[in-house]
Amino acid sequence: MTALTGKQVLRDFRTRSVLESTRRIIAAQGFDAVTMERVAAEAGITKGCIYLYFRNKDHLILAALEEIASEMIREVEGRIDSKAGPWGKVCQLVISQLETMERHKDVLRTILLIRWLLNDPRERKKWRRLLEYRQRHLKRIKAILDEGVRQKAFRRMDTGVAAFYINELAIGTAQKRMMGLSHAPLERDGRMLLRFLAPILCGRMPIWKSGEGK
Amino acid sequence: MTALTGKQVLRDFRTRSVLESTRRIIAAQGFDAVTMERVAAEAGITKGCIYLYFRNKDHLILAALEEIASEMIREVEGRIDSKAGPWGKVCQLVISQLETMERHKDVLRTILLIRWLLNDPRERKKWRRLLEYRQRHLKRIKAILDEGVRQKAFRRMDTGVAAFYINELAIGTAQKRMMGLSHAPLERDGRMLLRFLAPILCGRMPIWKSGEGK
Amino acid sequence: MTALTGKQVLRDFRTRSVLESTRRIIAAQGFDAVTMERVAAEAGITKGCIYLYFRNKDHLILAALEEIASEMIREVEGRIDSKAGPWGKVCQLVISQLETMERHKDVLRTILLIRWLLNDPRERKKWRRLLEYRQRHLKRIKAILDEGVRQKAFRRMDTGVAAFYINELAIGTAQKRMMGLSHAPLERDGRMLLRFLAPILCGRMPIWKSGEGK
Amino acid sequence: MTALTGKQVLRDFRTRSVLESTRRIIAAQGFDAVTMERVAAEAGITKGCIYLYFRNKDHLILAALEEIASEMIREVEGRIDSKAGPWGKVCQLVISQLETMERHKDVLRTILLIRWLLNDPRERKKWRRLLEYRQRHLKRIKAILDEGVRQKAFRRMDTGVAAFYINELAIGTAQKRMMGLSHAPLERDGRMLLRFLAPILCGRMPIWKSGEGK
DNA sequence: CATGAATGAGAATTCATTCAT
DNA sequence: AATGAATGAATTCTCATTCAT
Repeated sequence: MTALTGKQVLRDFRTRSVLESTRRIIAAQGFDAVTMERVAAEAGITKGCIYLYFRNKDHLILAALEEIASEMIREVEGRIDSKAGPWGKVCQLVISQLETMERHKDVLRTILLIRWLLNDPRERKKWRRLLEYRQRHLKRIKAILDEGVRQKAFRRMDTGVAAFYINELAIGTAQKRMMGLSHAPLERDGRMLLRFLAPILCGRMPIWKSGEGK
Repeated sequence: MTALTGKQVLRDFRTRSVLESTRRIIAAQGFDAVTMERVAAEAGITKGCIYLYFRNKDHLILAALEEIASEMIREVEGRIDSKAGPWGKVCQLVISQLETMERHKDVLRTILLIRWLLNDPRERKKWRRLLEYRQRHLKRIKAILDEGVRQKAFRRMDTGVAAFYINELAIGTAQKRMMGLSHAPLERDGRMLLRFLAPILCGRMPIWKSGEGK
Repeated sequence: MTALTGKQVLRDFRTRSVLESTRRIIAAQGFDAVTMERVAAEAGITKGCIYLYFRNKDHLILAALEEIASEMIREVEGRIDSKAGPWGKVCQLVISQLETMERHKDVLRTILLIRWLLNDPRERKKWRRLLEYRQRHLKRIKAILDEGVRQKAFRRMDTGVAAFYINELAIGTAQKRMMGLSHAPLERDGRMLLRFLAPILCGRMPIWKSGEGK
Repeated sequence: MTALTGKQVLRDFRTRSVLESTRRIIAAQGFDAVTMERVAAEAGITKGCIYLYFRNKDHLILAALEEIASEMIREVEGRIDSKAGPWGKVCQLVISQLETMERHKDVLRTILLIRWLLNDPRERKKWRRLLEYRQRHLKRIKAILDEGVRQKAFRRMDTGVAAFYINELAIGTAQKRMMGLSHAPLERDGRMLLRFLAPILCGRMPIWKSGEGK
């Protein structure tokens, strides 16, 4: 392991603290509230200083979004019990994705923003890298589905497409909640979503074991 | 029928042309590109003139969004054959929704933006009216599902929730295409979505009649 | 007497109604609220039409101010009983001036504005004509004072200067009231002013007859 | 005494120079000529920079007005010889007030503007603080009058009201001069005003000592 | 005569970015 | 490395004035 020089430590510290400030602002007041001024203030430094660590605002935002995205993936992955069966894994994944988005507003906001940004063809290149996180997440879902199909726990299907749909439904549900359009407890929304998915994946109602979809 | 005076005609023409300019900008470059200056230029008039037809930017945006939303609903509804069976209606609805969003970028962008706007609690009241279009659309889907359940074409289910999921999946699919993540023809994406939905709604693969989901 | 043609009648009617609207706005909300739009709306016509009767906004304002000023003078003069003694006339004049300014906010506002306008040397020429009303008013006061001096009711003094001071004090008093800095009834403020003036003019406390300074 | 850092010095310098620019514009062309653009140009900086020192235009104006008002009070107070008698103090006060207003056009303009602003009930709260300067000035005059009454140099009177009148007359006189309606030297106008006041305050012509009202 | 649509010249304010210290 | 003063371009909105109809 390489010892970090003082410079690197500082660099790291500043970078982190600026990114955290950015995320805090996004979570609290949305993207429009992110100004260099505010980020700096929140990080306890000055505007000019940010530019020592980020080329410009776009780069800062990109970095923040990447951090948020990767964190979400890490968090969701970490909640999947590798010893569970395929359906159990699907349940854990959906639930933990919902919970993560519920807990960290900036995560959901970011997912939506990323989509938004990618819809503008002129800007697409700039933000393309963010897609990788999405792809990684979709692959993870697909892997679970593939495993289920292999084990005959799930019916045969185009698992890539199904993974996409599952992700969409999870995000849609979280969004509905954020818009204040669902007053049910998160757990209930999660269970309804899983019940909706079950016949598609399993071809029948799965046997619910404790801890699966609560 | 009342003959319109020249004044009313002009008023109408301007209002329309400003709204169209707005929509064109939204479709081409997204919402952040909408400035009064640009809208005016696009409409071939001057900034000040816009204010003769819209109180301020918020009103302009709101009017544009409402127009887009109502247009989508009208267009989708118009494509549903009232004589078709429930599953046929679902197919028509999903397909025509996909097509509409594909054809009018501003429609999809608007749907996303509306969600975006509604995510900011401080602004929610301002844009709340836009939700009504969404609600109306969801009700329409629900009505079809209810009819299907009554006719035993569909299995019993929470039709309100199912309507929500169907809508989410349609939007998600359109969005994937807009992001350039699907290179399949629209028709194919539509069919895959319907095939995904079929087991849930019908409990089995439906018999596909010609013209239903192509 | 010349019969007025229809045109002249219309011209007169429009001019009056526009001026009245202007005054109403001044009285209600002050000068900053005077926009051509508002004046037109208040007069029941359109912006463009105003320009048929007034070259531009300055001319409109000037005309309105003149009307207001002349009206005040007429009103104040009308209240002076030509058979009263000099001190009685001073009392009537001061009181009726206070009352007029109290009743018509636009009058006082106008007096202040006129002063304001005349303080800007570049604009002075434009508004100079308004001074004539002031001068006429001062002359009237001076005439009363001169009469009093001739009749030995008042001590000898520079009546021109005294007239100026009396006018200043009346305006200052009205202004204090408008600023909400005096909660006494108007009559009381008037009497105090007169009591302040008495020793200067009369060299002693005058004998107050009924109806003089109330 | 604390040494100021370079930053504080600059901050102070800019604040001053912006305020001075504002005052210069007020003095030269009146309040309507005060635009952020013009102030900035006058101060040799850019619009945006002003906002580093003043939250917005209202704050800038308020600060300028306060500065002007307090400066006038300071200047007038400083000219009163505490060893002079009551009448002498009145003379000094009136004369130095006239001189100050004569020298600094913006002072007189400000006094008038303050009145103007306070006449609009909707804006009154915003500018109320400015009244305190006026009140302080009136109190000063009243104190002198009270002292004179106590010493039997002045006759008994409502000194609060008298203070108000004296102030009004001083302002009125200064204004007359600013409007170009008096061609006499300032000193002469001052003396006439004092002669007008004398019988009221003293009940007789005071003995003029050298240096009192010249 | 009268309209009222349209203009265009500002006005206030915000903010990403730069740069001398 | 860090500052934070300064910039300047952009943006929303207002209003007196003009002019074709």
